[in-house]
Amino acid sequence: MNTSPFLKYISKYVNLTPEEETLLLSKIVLRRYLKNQYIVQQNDICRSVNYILSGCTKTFYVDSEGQEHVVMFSIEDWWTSDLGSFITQTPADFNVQCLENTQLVQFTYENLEELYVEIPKLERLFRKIIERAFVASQKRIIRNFSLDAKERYQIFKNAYPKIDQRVPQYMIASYLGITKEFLSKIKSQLIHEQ
Amino acid sequence: MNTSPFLKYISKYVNLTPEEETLLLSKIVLRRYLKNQYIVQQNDICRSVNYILSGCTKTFYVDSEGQEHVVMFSIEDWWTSDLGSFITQTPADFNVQCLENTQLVQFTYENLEELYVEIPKLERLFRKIIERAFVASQKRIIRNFSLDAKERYQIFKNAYPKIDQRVPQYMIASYLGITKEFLSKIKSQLIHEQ
DNA sequence: AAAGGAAGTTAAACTAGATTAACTTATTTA
DNA sequence: TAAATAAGTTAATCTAGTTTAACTTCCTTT
Repeated sequence: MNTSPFLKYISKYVNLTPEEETLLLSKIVLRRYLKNQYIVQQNDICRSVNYILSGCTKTFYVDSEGQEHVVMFSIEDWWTSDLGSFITQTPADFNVQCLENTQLVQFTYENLEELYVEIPKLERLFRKIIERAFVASQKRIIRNFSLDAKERYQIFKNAYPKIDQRVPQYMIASYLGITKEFLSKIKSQLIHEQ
Repeated sequence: MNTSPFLKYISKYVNLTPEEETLLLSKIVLRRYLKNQYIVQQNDICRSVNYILSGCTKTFYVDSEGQEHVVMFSIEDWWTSDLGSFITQTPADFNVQCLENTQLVQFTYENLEELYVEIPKLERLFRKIIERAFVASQKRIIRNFSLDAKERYQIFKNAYPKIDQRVPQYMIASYLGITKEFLSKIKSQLIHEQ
């Protein structure tokens, strides 16, 4: 597996010396998962944060009625985990499942804690990554309240055209907080509108 | 204004030396705002992140129809800002307004950037704070999709009884993503249920 | 203490989106 | 390549929550 996209990604946030890069690479695990395999399971303790080299995952929650709710999709050049479970090392609220065969760079809890001490710059890296994720999450909350389902779908489609094409429609409906039937209706409206 | 609750808060995440503490205090601004004053205004660039010593704020978004949507409330011992605007120094999506007279510890963008270099431990502090905020935000998205309005209100009331008591009901309705009329109905149902 | 506005309540009419169910179209797998 | 199963569509019926509007209660401010 080729780690260069990962190192390139890191270099957008912090500049590592060659020694730091070597140390970093010595503490990651490269791992392949098959389509449908779980990276994290609800109620297990999440042991890793994962950078995606290739593939696609969904993070979802199964509620008390057994209904699935998609929290997010992740593709190449982004991260996936149950961060709440990872940082507190307590049972996960979410499942993370591969929607395609997926190659990951994994940081285990212990290795990442060590890396933060050995390469303090990584604190900055992850601070910045999570800042952006938090901002995106806040904006999503607002969109969910201030826009109707059709507008939300159009924004999703424009923001993540790759995901819209790769992921089954019923999962996108779940991500948008609507039923698959209603997303189907929206799509046919959008076609007939023009 | 008394900064000791602030230093106590910091010490829950990182241990600062007396010199570091002095440096930190030299780079913050203590500031008072009156009820109804704005700390951040939509479309302005957000210049500070703010720790609340006393008081209460709401963060809200005004949509294209002029409707207000409350993103969050903040009280003592928590933070307020438009983080998206702050980290990118671009126009704010949100307003932050005081609901009571409020005392703040302010970090300006320039001072915080300097502090990150001078006291790298602060990278860790803010990484951890934002990790928790991100996790809470993700959980809120899921609650908004998987629970009905009554359940969401009950969770809010239990999680933030202080805010429920201090903040006008129509703002809480907006935070929950419902109308003030419907929250009023929910409250009367809850009273008559027992 | 009165007046005027802000906040909260109630109820009837309405609507975005859910539910149910029957159907069609893809995609697996045997 | 057929059968089975998963994914997507359509339409009728239903409901959680909105809208509108009239009313009440609570704060301010004078």
